[in-house]
Amino acid sequence: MKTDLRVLKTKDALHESLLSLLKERALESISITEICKAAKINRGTFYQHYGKVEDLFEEYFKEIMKDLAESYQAPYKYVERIETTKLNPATIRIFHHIEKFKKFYFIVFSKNVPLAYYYLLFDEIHVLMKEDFIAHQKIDKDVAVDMLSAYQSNAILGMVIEWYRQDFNKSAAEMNEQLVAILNLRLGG
Amino acid sequence: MKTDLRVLKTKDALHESLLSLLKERALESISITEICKAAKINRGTFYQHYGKVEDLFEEYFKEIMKDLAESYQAPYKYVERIETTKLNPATIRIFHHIEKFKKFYFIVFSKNVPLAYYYLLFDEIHVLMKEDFIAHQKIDKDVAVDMLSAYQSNAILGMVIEWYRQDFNKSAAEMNEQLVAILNLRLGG
DNA sequence: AATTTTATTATACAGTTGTTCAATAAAATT
DNA sequence: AATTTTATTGAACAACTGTATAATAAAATT
Repeated sequence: MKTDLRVLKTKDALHESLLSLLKERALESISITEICKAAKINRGTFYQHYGKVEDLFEEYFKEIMKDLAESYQAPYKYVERIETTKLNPATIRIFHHIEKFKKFYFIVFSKNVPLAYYYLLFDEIHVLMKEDFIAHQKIDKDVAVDMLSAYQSNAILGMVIEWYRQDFNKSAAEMNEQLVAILNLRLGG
Repeated sequence: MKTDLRVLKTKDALHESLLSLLKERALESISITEICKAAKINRGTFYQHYGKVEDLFEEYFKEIMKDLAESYQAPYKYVERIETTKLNPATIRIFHHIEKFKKFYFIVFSKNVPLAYYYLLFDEIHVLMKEDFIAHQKIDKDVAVDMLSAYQSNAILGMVIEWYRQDFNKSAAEMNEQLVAILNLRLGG
C-alpha cells in the first residue's frame, strides 16, 4: 500500500489550483485561502500536507528536477560534437533544460522567493558534477571534491542568473559557447 | 537637509529590536507586530518605511555590505604573500569577511530567507570581480565580461554555500587555499 | 519665536494565518 | 459486505496583516 487516493486527489487539486493562479499573479501574492477556495479543498487539509504556499510549489519543483535528471539518462543524445573543450554532457544540457522551463525559472530566480528553490537546483547540478568528477578521475589531491563541485556547479548557476537577468534573451547553444570559452581561459595565474 | 530626526529615531529603534529578536529566534518566525511592540513604535509607522520584516533586515544587510566593500580600500593590508596564483586581493578578502559576520551569514544562507539577500551579496562580489577584470585586462574577446564575472563570483559563493553547510568549520585561510588549488586546475580540457 | 510641514500615533476594519475539535465521508482491511 | 482506519470537512478562535483615518507631536523653515 502506498498513498491514500484521497491524498492524491487533494494534492492534484491543489497543484492545479496553484499553477492556474501562477499564470495570472506572482507566487508571493497568492494566499493559502485563495488556493484552497479555487481547489475546493478545506484549508485545514492544506495544513495537513503543507505549511506554506512555497511548500506546495516545492513539490511541483521536484517534478521539474526529474526532467533535469532524465536529460542525463541518454547523455550524448542531443550533443553533436564537443570540440573546444572537455565539457561533460551533464553541463551541456543544463542550459537547454532551463530554456525548456523558462517560465518556471522566472519564478525560481525572482527576488522574493525563498532560497530553498535555489538550493534544490544547486544540489541537483552539484550531484551531477560530483559524479562526473569521480567517474573521470579529475580529482586533485589538494582539492576537496565537494568544494570543487560546489565551485563549478554554482559557477554555472552564476551564468544562469546573468542569463535570467537578461530575460533569457540568449539561446541555450550560445550559453554553452560562452561556458566553453570561459573554461578555456586559464583562470588561475 | 537630509533625513528627519524622527525617521532616524524610528529606524534605529526598529533595527535594534529586530537584532535583539534575531538573537533568540529565526527571521521567518518574527512578526511585524512583535518588532514594533519591542521597539515601542506604532505598527503603522513600520509600514510607512517597510513592507515586510525582510525589508528591515535588508537595510541591516546593506551595512554589512559596506564592510565588505571597505575591506578592499586597503587591498594588500591583510595579505602577506600570494605565491601560488594571481589571486586578486578582492577575492582573497571575501572569506575573511564572511568569517567575521558568521552569525549574520547563517541567516542569509538559510532556506526560508528570500533570494534577495543572496543577490545583494552576489552583486557586491560581481562588481568587485568585474572591476578587477577590466583593470587587469583579463578579457578574452569571445567571453562577455558580465558572463565571466557572474561565473567567477558565483563560483566563490558556491564555495561559501559548501562552507556554510559544513557549519563554517574551516578557517578563512583554508578556504583561500582551496580556492587557489581550484584556480590552478585547468578546468577546461 | 511663530508658523508650516510632516512623521508618528491611536484606532478601527476586513482578510489571512495557524491551530484545534468533533462530525462525516471515503478508502483500506478483514 | 461489514468493519476498521484515516483523510477531509466545517466551524470557531486568537493573532497577524495590510490599509485608512483623524488627532497629535515633533522637526524644519521662516
